[in-house]
Amino acid sequence: MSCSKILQEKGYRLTPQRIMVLDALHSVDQHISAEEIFEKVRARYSYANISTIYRTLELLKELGLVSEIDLGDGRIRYHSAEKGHHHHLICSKCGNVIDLEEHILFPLKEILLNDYEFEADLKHLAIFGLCENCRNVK
Amino acid sequence: MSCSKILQEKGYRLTPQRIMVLDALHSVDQHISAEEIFEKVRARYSYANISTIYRTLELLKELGLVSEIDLGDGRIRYHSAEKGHHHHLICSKCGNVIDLEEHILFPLKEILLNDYEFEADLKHLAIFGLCENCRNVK
DNA sequence: TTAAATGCAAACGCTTTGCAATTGA
DNA sequence: TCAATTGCAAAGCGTTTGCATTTAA
Repeated sequence: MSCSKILQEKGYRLTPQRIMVLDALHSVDQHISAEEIFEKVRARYSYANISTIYRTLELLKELGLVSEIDLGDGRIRYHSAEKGHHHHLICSKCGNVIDLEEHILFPLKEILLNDYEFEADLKHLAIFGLCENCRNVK
Repeated sequence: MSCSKILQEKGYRLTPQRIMVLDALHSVDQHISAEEIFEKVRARYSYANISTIYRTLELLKELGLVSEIDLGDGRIRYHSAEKGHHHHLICSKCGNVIDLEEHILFPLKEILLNDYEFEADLKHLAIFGLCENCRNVK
């Protein structure tokens, strides 16, 4: 079911601003920051306001329609839940981001559940380190 | 070798402020925020200034003497490198932090190195999710 | 019609920076 | 002595909030 439908079913209003935030989220494959969403929305509707963007993202987060990730640059990034989970290897030196398939972390998830009774929310994990290039340059 | 010695050897001045920041870092077992370090330092020297704390932490980070972790509450926390590595399971609901032994992530580190040529810096990883209590309450 | 949502402006919390004064080596 | 370091104040940045106005249902 579409995000718009879910919002309406839960009794939230489907405002143009919310639609445009959802469009922005769906228009990219990677994660996108609030500021970037704001730019995309503002290109279509110049009166757009960043606090509405944040409030919409907060709502979508509560409903589980988007997930957050911190790529270490001091701003939160967002990703439509519909697009599935994946993880990121972030090079501390060059900033390059390598996507990691979800299943890589399944064994870890198992261990945490069995040994620690901890249900890890491994939707979009960020792992920092050195990428192939930067390891060799070093 | 002690942090103080390392600072001096590298040609950095061993100021009272830097000594007090190191003391603060060594006085706790867990991670500590810049603000908390500031409070500890200020208790000893009331003219202490938070920008000096940040500048000292920046320096210690560059020298690899402290590592950072983001526990998801919007502030960076610091930990003396001397105290070794460990990881954290953070409950998204109650905020409880469970320490995780370092070796749990060795297999993952291996895979990332072999399959992705990525040298993961798994010093202090933060994994979010639900702790035992909160899973059951839900 | 009316509670929910928005726009605006201001505040917030953590962190960084410019600059003059101080100080460790 | 003198470059490195500090203190101070102010700014920077991403994010949140209070409140009057607008609007989807």
